[in-house]
Amino acid sequence: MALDGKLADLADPIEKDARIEFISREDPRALELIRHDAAHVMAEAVQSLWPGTQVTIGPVIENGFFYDFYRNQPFTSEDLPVIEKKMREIIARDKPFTKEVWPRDEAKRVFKEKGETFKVELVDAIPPGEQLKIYHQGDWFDLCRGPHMTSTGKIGNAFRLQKVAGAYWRGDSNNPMLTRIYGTAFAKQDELDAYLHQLEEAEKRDHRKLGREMDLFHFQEEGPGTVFWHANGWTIFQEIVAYMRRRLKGDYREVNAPQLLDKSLWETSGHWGWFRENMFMAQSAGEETEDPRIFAIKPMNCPGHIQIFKHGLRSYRELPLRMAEFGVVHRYEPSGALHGLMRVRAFTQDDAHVFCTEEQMAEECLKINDLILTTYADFGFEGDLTVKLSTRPEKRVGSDAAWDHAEGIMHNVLKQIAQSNNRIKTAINPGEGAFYGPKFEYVLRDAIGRDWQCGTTQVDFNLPERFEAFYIAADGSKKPPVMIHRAICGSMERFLGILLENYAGHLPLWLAPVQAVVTTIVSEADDYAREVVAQARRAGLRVEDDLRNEKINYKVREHSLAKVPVLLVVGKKEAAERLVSIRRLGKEGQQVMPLDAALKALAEESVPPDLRRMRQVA
RNA sequence: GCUGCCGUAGCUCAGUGGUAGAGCACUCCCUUGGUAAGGGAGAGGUCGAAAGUUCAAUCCUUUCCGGCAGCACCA
Repeated sequence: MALDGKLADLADPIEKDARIEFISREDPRALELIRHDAAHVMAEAVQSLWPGTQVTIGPVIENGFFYDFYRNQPFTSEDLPVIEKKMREIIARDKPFTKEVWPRDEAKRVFKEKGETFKVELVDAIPPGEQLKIYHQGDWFDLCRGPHMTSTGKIGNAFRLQKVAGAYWRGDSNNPMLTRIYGTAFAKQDELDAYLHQLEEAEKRDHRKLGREMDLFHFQEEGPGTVFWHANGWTIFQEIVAYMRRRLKGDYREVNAPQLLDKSLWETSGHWGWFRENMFMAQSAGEETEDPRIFAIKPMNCPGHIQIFKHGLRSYRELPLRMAEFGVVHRYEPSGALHGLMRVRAFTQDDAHVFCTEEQMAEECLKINDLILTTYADFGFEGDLTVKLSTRPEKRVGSDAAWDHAEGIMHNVLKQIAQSNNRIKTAINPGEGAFYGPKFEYVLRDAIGRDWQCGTTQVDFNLPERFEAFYIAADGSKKPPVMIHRAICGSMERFLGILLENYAGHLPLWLAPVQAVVTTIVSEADDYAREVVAQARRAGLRVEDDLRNEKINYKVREHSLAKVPVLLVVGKKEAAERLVSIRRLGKEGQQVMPLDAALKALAEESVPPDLRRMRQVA
């Protein structure tokens, strides 16, 4: 049941006036209970199968539940069916869930006797004054804040254990590793089936799989976390960069700073102190050179940009000075963090640093905000967007006063951003800022509801001072500029991966590496097909031919699997009348059109959204 | 980095303590076929690396490298 909208046990006493609702299994709110109950039953199953296993915590999560166990020998996926079978037995017994409130000492004593040391720790962690609730299901019991349904039988059979994985006790890598078992449960079997089906669909759009199928990129052992871009993938990459360059035109000046810089420069910036663990360094490899200098491979572009800013005297008249670079940075990411294009050790940032005065700062942040929003829309992200303000972390440089000031301005800007557009949600991330300043993080939502952090705007009062960068103010004094670090896509590699998954490989024409393939039904049409290719290229389209001696079915299948958006099929008829048969990816059937008209339409369709917009204005 | 699992042909995967197999892809031949796999032949692997156990290791053990899932991390 629910009291004043809050879930409670059916057996709970009602101590004051409250709005009472009885929640059936079918109620969406019951899902949480079903999953939580299932977690408890799983814990009982595990302990009855392997006595001596300690239970720790087992919460409900977004799509299911997990329970963390401590056992000398971790579980394997082969144990899952065994546990599931036991769970079905426990559910069939249909024992009631009953609650008791225990005194703290009693609880500690019982758990200590059972050898449940983790539970003892949990008891200690419960704030004094809060009740210690113990839930029983038959002979088995567990410390739990509840609530639960009335009996184990209510869980039903629509559940599935999914995977086992390691997880640290209390999420701290210094603590012992536990074994976590993930599962999910639903009220009805068809809901479970639908969820499992959705997981399969998500797997199909995994960018690593699409990268192979579309011949975009690969990885190999010698370069862990670094991308080999194939021609197709690099075409998309360059198309995205070209888009960003067009968007920067006028406002920004693009630069390029060195890949290797002396270690001393990174000591000045603070990177060598804080983030050396994540940096690569380089030295002359020749044994004869006797050059001992140590260089760091840049993990960020900002120190380089500051050097460019510092080169020569800057006037307040030059501000805001917006310096952009599509810089390649290297970061030594932990091996377990690497994941396709999403987390790599070398990547390209669409980076920029805005050097400005304090007064200009808020306006610059809003201007960047605008650039980010329009860019995401152009790349087809039309769902919700969250802007998070991350505040001072523990590892940081600069005075508290400077942080107070910067965070104050950022809070204000955040308010304005929230009011500017109703698609935007805002949030605060305490302690998540960069070591040199607070930041905004832009989180976009893709076509299947996953969130990705891409863009970021970071205000920095510290680095310019560390490097003694200044400008001459109107009154003739030297002043350090405020520096705003910003990226729109963030990592281009990652952004491309997100795009691929968002579109499930079905890229819009302007981004597709091969926009069309011209293919023949009979070899008599080869000459005409070659002419179609030549004309299409003249119209600015990325087109390939496929004159292989294969059946049209075979060729259609192959190019469809490679996600080519448009197939231009020509046979005897088309060759005779200067026509093309157009087949679109993912659609059945085709449209026969005169060649000229078809190319004109495709050329029009392949215009990038920003250029299209400009044309409409003109 | 941690825990678990995995590493066999370009891809997907089978298999064995006595030195390897399938499908697709590739090459050649036949086929000219109207919108998601036409037929045949051929070529292709020091079974991730090193050490150990053994008469014998792709298979068992150890270490290392890489991948996958989760955790931790993500300036």
